[in-house]
Amino acid sequence: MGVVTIKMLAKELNLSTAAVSKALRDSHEISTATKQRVLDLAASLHYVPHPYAGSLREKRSRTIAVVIPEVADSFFSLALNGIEAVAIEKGYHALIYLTHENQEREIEILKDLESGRVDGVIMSVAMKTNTFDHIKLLHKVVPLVFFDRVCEEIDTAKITTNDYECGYLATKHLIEAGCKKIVLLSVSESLSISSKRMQGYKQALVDYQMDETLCRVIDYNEDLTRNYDLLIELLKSKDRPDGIVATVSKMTTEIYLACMELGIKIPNDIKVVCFSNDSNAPIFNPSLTTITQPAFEMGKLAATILFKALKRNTQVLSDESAVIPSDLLIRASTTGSL
Amino acid sequence: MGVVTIKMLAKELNLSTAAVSKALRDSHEISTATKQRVLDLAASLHYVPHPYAGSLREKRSRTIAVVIPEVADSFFSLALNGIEAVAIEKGYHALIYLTHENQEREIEILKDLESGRVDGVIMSVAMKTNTFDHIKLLHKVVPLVFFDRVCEEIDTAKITTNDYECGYLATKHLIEAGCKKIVLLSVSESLSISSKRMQGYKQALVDYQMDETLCRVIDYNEDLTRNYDLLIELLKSKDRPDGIVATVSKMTTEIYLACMELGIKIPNDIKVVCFSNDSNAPIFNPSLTTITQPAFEMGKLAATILFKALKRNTQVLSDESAVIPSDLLIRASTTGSL
DNA sequence: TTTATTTACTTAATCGGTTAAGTAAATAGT
DNA sequence: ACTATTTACTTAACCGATTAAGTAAATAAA
Repeated sequence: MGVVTIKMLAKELNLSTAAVSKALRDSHEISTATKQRVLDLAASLHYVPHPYAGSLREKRSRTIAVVIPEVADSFFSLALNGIEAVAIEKGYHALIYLTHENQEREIEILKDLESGRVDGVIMSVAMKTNTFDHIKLLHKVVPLVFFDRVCEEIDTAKITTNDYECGYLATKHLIEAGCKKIVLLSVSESLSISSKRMQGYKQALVDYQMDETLCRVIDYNEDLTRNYDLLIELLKSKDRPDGIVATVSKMTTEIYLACMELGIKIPNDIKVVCFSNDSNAPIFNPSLTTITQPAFEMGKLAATILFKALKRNTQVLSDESAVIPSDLLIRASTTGSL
Repeated sequence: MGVVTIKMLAKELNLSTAAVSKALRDSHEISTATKQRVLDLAASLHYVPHPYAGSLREKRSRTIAVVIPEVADSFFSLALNGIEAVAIEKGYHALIYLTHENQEREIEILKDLESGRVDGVIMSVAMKTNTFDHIKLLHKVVPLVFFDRVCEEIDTAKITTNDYECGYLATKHLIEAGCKKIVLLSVSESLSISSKRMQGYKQALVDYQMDETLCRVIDYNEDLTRNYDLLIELLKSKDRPDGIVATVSKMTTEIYLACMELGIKIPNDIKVVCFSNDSNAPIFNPSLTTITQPAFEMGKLAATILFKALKRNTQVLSDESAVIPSDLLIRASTTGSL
């Protein structure tokens, strides 16, 4: 144990630390012979400059923070890959923070990030977050880019997908497949993507003159077993829905399992479309129709915009926001007539 | 933009930085009145101590690195959750590094980690890694714990699962289900888990007196389309296997899709068992029999052992290694007789 | 030869925090 | 009343690296 420092190199070579530092950075102030001696020793002792020393002096850490609800979720893990790909290319490091959809945790994390630990932050807001002071405070101090789950009130770049259209499209797709009683499974009203998807859903119901007394929105929450019970109850009720739009992919397993348990056939008895990035959707029983978000691209773009601002040493501009459309991938869970 | 420093607080309050620092740490050398003034100002300016300043002086960063092949993989994302849960509890931060199964990338990452950036490293070796000098060099400088994909040659704690037994068990399960021609889809011979799983497979073939000319090991690689072609070829061949043991979960989709394409029925024509942590295995078509690893627990234990060593300020000891068994979860993809 | 410039370094300050050591003033002890 | 101790600070060194400013010696120019 024990890391090699510039001081050790200097001592070993009878030089000042300044000379060693300059030699390593190939300064013209150092003779070729000395440079070689320094380089040789640095290589043989496997010297790596201490990043925090440099960060302190240069007032930048070459590190960004990625604050996301969860990694065990295809959307976020793909987005993370996109972010990471750009970070690597720019020589940056990525600190990952998981909020687990919890506001208190998110507050703690963002408070910590006010310290100067990172040069910039890319985040996707937790489902349970309904106040935004902690984000505003961070935004005063560090460049910030939102992706997917944004905070509308904060003036910065936001990378989103066309949530309203997708809510509309998913619903329209079910209507065209013959569904009359369409339920939207939603989460957190405070979340912008949730409300946009819901607005799209509602507009589709209106545009296609659906009987809205038969359609409703059901709020999903964090308690998984309660959600399952909720689903079972929903599927047992006499005006059982014949179509489900699930706004988060996490719900998929439970919907399928609940239907299996009750002997309800997808797509014959009920049709299901989920917002999901699960690459296994094609091999589900039945294969699942999804609204699939451009996760990797969204992460990549969010990171690109952040790094552009870091390079210019400016604020992240809200007019750099972008909307990358999602795809409706039609599979067996919504095909065949009812 | 601009972070609040202790110097600003000191200036504002007409105190030395030392006094402010001590007040913030509730030192007895500072009067109650002064402490209150400092605390009030710190709160109102939202002061957060700069972590790198402290790290430099205390020679510890309260940060660990997690080096894994991929996040978009249930096993690793769950393990990461386990690691993160412990890190949070201990007040540590986690830097995530993705090797993307690439040795060069892994070498670069580990070299960087020799800098003192982190206090400890938890890693799972990349598939393509076949030399270990870079890991040995890191291990000289920083406490290291392996999980799942370990490097046998390095004397440190290793958290694994019972790979040999699982390879054996999966194969035995197929044999008992009536399979005669069992193929093992494997990756990277240099990886310890791979070879252990394969050894278990081979031993099961011997113990149950299978005709080994009908069974074989096929090497999967990084090129996904080539793998798909390989599978199609395998499934079209005249002595087509009637059982597949897939040692990595990534293969699942392709196996299912290839079978669909060729009209081969699982489990009637071929039975499939995969090493997988995908929570959607129960809703696959057909539901997938899996060997499921205790991912979260493995991550949690790896982190616990690392933090124990950090606390004691000692080496991580290899006798703290542990093996947490996986489960065979039997589902439809291996049931029914052939 | 004398001065100017270049070469090849060293010294010292800095980043933001912590802490050992120093100090003046107030309080306590005898 | 006089020393001893406590209180409540300040000064200065340090962590590891970078860099502006300083410096001695060698070389070039006048």
